[in-house]
Amino acid sequence: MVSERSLAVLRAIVQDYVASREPVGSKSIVERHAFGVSAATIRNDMALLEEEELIAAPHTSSGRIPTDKGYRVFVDQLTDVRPLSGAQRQAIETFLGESSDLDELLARTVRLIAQLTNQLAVVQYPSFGSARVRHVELIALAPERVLCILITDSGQVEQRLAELEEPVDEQTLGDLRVRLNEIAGGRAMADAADALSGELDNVDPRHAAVLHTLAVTLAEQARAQRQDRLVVAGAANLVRTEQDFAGSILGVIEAIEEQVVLLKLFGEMATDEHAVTVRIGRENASFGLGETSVVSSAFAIPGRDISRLGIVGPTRMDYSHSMAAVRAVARYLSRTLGEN
Amino acid sequence: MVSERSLAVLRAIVQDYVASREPVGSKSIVERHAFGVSAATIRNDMALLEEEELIAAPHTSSGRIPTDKGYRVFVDQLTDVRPLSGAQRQAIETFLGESSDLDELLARTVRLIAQLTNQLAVVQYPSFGSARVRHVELIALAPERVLCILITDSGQVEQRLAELEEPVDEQTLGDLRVRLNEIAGGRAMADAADALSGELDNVDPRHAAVLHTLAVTLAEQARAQRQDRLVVAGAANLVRTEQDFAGSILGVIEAIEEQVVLLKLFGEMATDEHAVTVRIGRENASFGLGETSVVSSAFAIPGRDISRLGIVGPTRMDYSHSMAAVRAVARYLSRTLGEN
DNA sequence: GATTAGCACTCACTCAGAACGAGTGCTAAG
DNA sequence: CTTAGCACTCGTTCTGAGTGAGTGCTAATC
Repeated sequence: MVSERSLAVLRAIVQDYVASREPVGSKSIVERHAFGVSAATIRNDMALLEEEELIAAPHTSSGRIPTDKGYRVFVDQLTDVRPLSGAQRQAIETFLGESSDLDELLARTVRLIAQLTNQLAVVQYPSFGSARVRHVELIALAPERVLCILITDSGQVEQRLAELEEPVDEQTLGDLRVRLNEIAGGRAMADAADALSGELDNVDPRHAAVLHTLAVTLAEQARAQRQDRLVVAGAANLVRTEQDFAGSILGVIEAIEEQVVLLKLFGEMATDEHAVTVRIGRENASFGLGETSVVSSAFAIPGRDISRLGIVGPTRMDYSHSMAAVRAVARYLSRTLGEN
Repeated sequence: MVSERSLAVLRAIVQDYVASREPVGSKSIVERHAFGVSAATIRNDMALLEEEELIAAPHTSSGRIPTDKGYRVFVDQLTDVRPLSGAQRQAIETFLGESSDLDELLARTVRLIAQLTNQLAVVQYPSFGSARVRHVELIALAPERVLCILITDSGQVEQRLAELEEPVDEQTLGDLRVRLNEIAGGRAMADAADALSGELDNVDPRHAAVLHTLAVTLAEQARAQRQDRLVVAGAANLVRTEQDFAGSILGVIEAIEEQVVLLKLFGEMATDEHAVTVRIGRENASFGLGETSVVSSAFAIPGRDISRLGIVGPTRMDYSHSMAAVRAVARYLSRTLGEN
C-alpha cells in the first residue's frame, strides 16, 4: 500500500519535474517542500513509488521522473483543478465575446486556448444539431455539376458538390431551387433530408432523378456536417516543447495535419459536458501519439450538437493549469453563450 | 571576374551541399563531377568564389558551403528548371482535376505542392475577380446583428457579419433580402456595391439606413475578400528540415500561423503569371525569415483575380525541383482549369 | 599563363581516462 | 518509523592525444 505521504511525494516529484525538466532527487524535495522529514525518509517513500511504477529513474543513480502511470495518479487523485485567475477569466470573456459568426468564434477560441496553456490547441467543429434550413442555393458549375449551398438559421453555411447523372439547364435548376426551398425550408436538418425523399413522387418526373441526387447530397451534408473538421493553433508551442518528446514531434505534427487520427481520439473521449478528460502518454499509443497527452472537454454551442476542444502536448505538462484552462473555455462556450 | 569553370564549380558545390548537407571540399568535387582537372585547380577556383562571397567556409579548413549570394547566382544563372517527370505531371492532373469547389481545390493544391517538394506549402486565397453575385442571403442572428452571405456564380460563398444601428424584424429583413437580390444579383462584385449605394434613394426610407450598412458590408466583402487568407500544408516537412535552420524553426512556424507576415512577403513577389520568383535567406530578413527561402508563382483561376502559391523552406533546398513543381502547379491551375 | 604535385598546416572531431558530484541504497542506531 | 552515515553508481565535464579531411602556398610542368 502506498502511504499518504508517499503520494504527497509523488505530487512533489510531478510538480518539480514539470517545472524543471530535470529528474528530481530526495534532497531537492526536502529543500523545496516542507515535509518535515529527512531526505532519507523521502528516499524510502520514493522506493515505494518506484515499486508501484509510479516513478522511474532514467539512470541507476539520478533523480526520479514520473511514469505515465504516475501522471495518471497525479491527475486522478492529486491535482485540484484550480480555477483560472480573474484576469484570465476576463480575457476569455472579452476575447470570445466579440466574435461574430461561428467560424470566427472557433478561430478565436483555439487561439485563446493555445495562448492560455502554451500548448497546441485543437477545436472540433460542432455539427448542426437542431439547426433549421434557412435557404438552399444551387449553382451550376457545369451542366452535370451542381454546387449545393445550405444556409441554416444559426448562420452556418455549408457547401457540397453534387455530380448529376444527366445535365440540367438553368431553367430546370431554377425550378428545383424553388422546390427545394419549399420542401426543406424551415425544417431541422435531419427532417429536411427525409422530407425531400418523401416528396420525390410529387415532382415532375423529369426532375425526380436530379432531385434525388440533391436529396442524397443534402442528407449527407446534414449528417457528415463539419464534425470531421478541426481548427488548430499554437503549433509553435509544440516546437518549443520539442525536447520533451524523446522521439520526434514529427509524428505529432503529422497526426495534426491528418486530422483523422485526432478526430478518432477525440471520439473516444468523454462527452460529459462538465468533465475534463485526460489521456496520458501510452494511453494514446494506438494513435501513434504514445509520448503525448491530450486534455479535452466537451462543449455545446446553442443550436449545435456537442463537440470537443482541447490541447495536445508532451506528457510532461502542467496538467492542473491545462485542465483549468480547457474547462473554463469549454464552459464559457457552453454556458455564457447559451444564455443569449 | 569569375571564370566559366568557377561558376560550374559553384553549381557543383550547391548541388553537392544540398544533397549531402555537408561542406564540400575540392577533392570530393573532382570525384563526383567530371571536371577533368585536379583538385588543386578546383581549389584555385574556390578561392575565387570565396573572394566573391559566393561560398564560405564554416571553419578555417573545412569544405565550403554556398552563401545566400551563391544560391542567388545559382538560381539566376546556373539552374535550368527541369520540367517535372511525366508521372508527376500526371499526378497533378488526376489529383487536382477531381476537385469540386474552390475550397477543396485549394486544399488539394497545397497538399500536392507539399508532397511534390517536401517543403511547407502555402496557397493564398484568390479574390473574386470578375465573378458575379448569384445570391445574397441575410440571416438575423440577433435583432441588430445580420449575417450577410454572398454567393457568386463561380461558386464561392462568403459570409460577413453586419452590426446594424437599429433592430430589424424578420419581415423587414425579408423585404431587404428581396431588394438586395434585385439590385445586386447578376452584377460583378465591384459593381454590385456601387449599385446598392446608388439605389439607396429609391428605397423605403425606414430601410435606407439598414440597407446602407448592408451595402457597406458587401462592398467591404467584395474588396477585402479572402485575399487575406492562406492555406498551409506540410508543416511536418519543416520539422524534418529543422537541422538546416541554424536558429530555430520557431520563428518560421510563428510567421506561418500569423499569416500576415507571409501575406506581406507574397505581396512583394512578382505577379507575372509565368514567372517563378525566389527569395533567398537574408532577402527575407525584414520578415524575420532570414534563414528561409521562398519559392512562389502567381496563378489565376478563371473568374478570379491573380493570387500566389509557393513553398517555404530552408535556404539549403533543391531550388531546381522546387521551382519546377511550383511552376507546374501554378500553370496547371491557370491554364488547364481556364480551358474548361 | 594555366595547371598540377607536393607538403606543411589548421582545426573540428573522436576517444579514453581522470576528476567530480548528485543521488541512491543499505545498514545500523535512535 | 525515522534518521545519520557511508559506500557505490553513473552521468557529466574536462583534458589531451590522435586522426583526417581539407586548405593554402610554392615550385615545377605543360
